[in-house]
Amino acid sequence: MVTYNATHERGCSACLTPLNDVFKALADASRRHLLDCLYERDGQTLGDLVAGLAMSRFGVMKHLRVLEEANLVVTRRKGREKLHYLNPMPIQMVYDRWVGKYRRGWTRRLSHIKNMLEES
Amino acid sequence: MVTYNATHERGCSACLTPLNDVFKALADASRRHLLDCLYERDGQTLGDLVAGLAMSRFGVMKHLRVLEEANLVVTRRKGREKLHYLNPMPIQMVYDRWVGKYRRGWTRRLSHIKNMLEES
DNA sequence: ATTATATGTGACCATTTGGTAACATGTCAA
DNA sequence: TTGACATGTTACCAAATGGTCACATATAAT
Repeated sequence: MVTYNATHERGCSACLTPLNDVFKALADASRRHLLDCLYERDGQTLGDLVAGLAMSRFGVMKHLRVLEEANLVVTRRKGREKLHYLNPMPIQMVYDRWVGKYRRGWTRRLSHIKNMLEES
Repeated sequence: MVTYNATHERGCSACLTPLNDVFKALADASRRHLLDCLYERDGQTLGDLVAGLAMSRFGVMKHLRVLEEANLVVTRRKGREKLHYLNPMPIQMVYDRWVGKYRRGWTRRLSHIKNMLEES
């Protein structure tokens, strides 16, 4: 059942990825770790990434595919190797369309909660 | 299999929620919509929230439980009602420990990708 | 040409997720 | 105290997720 149409959370005009896909991609710790690896050193191959992750090669491949589909990773073939690069734009989108909004009301909402708790 | 120990992404000292739980909670569009509802009007009851969401009452309850466990929502009993309040702290944590890091390198990384693409 | 190495695919499995329906409990109000 | 209403629980189901293994294909190097 479609409980809520996420399309009003539009995709970023530049990266064209639905916000929902980005959130889902970021929901897994292994995938976040892969992004961290690329943050440390961009342009790693599949093999490079497998070496640091205690997971089967194919497991890593599937995670990388999810990241690619969310546009968080872009790739470039170089001979028989495939180089992976971090694309920070979807993360910027997550901030613009979501995190930032909640950060703005931050202190006001915190005191709101504080008052509410004291009241009870 | 534990492919990657997410504990080094420590929970926020103030809200005590593991970052991973927060990401997972945010990964579902219905849950983000619930947070949006509370952002619009804080302190809604379960019934209030069900009314605006085209999902069964119990479906909403389960989503709220996930949000509570991630500390994104805090509650307060008032007689037979349960009031739900948005807690922005875990979102702040997501920013501090994750999104902010990637935002900082933003422009540099973008040009990196641009160069990389032109090169091929 | 052959071999080694890197990425890609198909089939499969266990667990989690997102949802429903039916029933149980708790509390306010007449 | 009884009825109405709000939240909570138990049991169940389908589909998606996260992972494995074995095999296939493509490229580089000797």
